[in-house]
Amino acid sequence: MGAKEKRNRNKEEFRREILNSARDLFIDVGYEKFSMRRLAEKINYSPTTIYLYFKGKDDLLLAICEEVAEQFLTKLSHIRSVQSNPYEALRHTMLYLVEFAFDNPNHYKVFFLTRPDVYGTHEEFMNRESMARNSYFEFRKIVQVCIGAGKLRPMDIDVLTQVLATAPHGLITMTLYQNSFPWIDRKVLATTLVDGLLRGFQQ
Amino acid sequence: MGAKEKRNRNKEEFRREILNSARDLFIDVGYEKFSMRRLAEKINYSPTTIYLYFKGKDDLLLAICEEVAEQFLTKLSHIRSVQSNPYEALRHTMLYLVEFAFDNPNHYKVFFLTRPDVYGTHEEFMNRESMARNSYFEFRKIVQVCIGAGKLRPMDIDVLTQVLATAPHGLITMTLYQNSFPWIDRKVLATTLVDGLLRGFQQ
DNA sequence: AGCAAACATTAACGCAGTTAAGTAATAGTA
DNA sequence: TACTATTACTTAACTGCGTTAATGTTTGCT
Repeated sequence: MGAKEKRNRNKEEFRREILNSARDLFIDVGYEKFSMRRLAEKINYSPTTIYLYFKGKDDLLLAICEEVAEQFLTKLSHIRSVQSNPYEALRHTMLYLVEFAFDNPNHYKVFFLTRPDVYGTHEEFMNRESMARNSYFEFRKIVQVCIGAGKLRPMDIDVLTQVLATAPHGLITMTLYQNSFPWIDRKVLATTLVDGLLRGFQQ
Repeated sequence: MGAKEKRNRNKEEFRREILNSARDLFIDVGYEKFSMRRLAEKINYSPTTIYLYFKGKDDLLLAICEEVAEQFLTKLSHIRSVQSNPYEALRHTMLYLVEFAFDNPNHYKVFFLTRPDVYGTHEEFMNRESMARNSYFEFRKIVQVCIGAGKLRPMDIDVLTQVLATAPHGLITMTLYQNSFPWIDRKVLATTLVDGLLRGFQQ
């Protein structure tokens, strides 16, 4: 066994290698079929080795998700900085949310539909740094500006933010999971939803 | 073993008994912890016995879900028959969708978020009788009436139906799965969403 | 040379869904 | 009544999972 060069590699580096392979496998075989044992086989190590670098499966998946969540968050700020019209910024943000989910269905499933308690209690979630939390704040900021600019009705900022942020998820989860159903083109549904919803909250 | 009276029971009857126990266990321990082995223990039979009455776990869970889906569908027709105002009927239908999910979170998870292909292809879904399909038709009918009565904008009926039907699911899945997040009261979010959304499609 | 830390492995536990083979009791028939 | 086929159910086992404990092996340090 050529186990010599395996040693010449520091911890952080190897952790990243595992993470990369995990991401590939995850995207390749999907969330349902991803397993520690498969990953171990792919990287030619025993399953237990992974546990020297990650606390467990949840920890590993969360790491994968934080990766793409960072992408997501970056894009959100980008949209806000590019669009001078706050209403258009919000609209594009919502549309991007849907597009992002369609482009990363497996990440989406892990991120939103598994392990409900990885972020701890409400307080811990709000206080501890995380991509999920920061994304919410970013989204909220855009909504705030829209209300401030008189584009949307003045109302409780968190109620409106949560309504606008969650509604697209319905479209996503349904079209993602209900494959038997003859959905209309997802892009059409997305724009119809977003435009209709925002129209409903204009003043 | 008092295995005598076990014989004096016809097949259909026993199937129902298993189904009842399964439903209880399912509601009791939740989707994640439900297992064939646990169910077998609960009904004092070996796990393999269940396979004489159900094809497998999926089949069993689907049977449980069709049960409550029937409840759901009954309520939908009821709402439509009680409400003379079509707009109010639609509004109540959407609100009931959310309420139903909150009342039956485990059923909801199985029904909407697992096994995407139990209903086969698009064509099979549309042609074969199922509670899921019938519920969609029922929902669609209400939307149709609203458009016909001039309460909602005239537009593609399926696009509008799918948008109105899926949006609430976002609220549901998020509040159901993201327990770490400090959500506003779900009822408030639901009414805000439904009213805002419908307002956006009024003419 | 001896030792401790680092790295990786094998073996195993407990759980899951499911299948194959076997057993005991009943019903039907000659 | 004796033989047979069917029914109802069980035991044992297979594959796969996440994870832990114990063990071995290599490396660098003193």
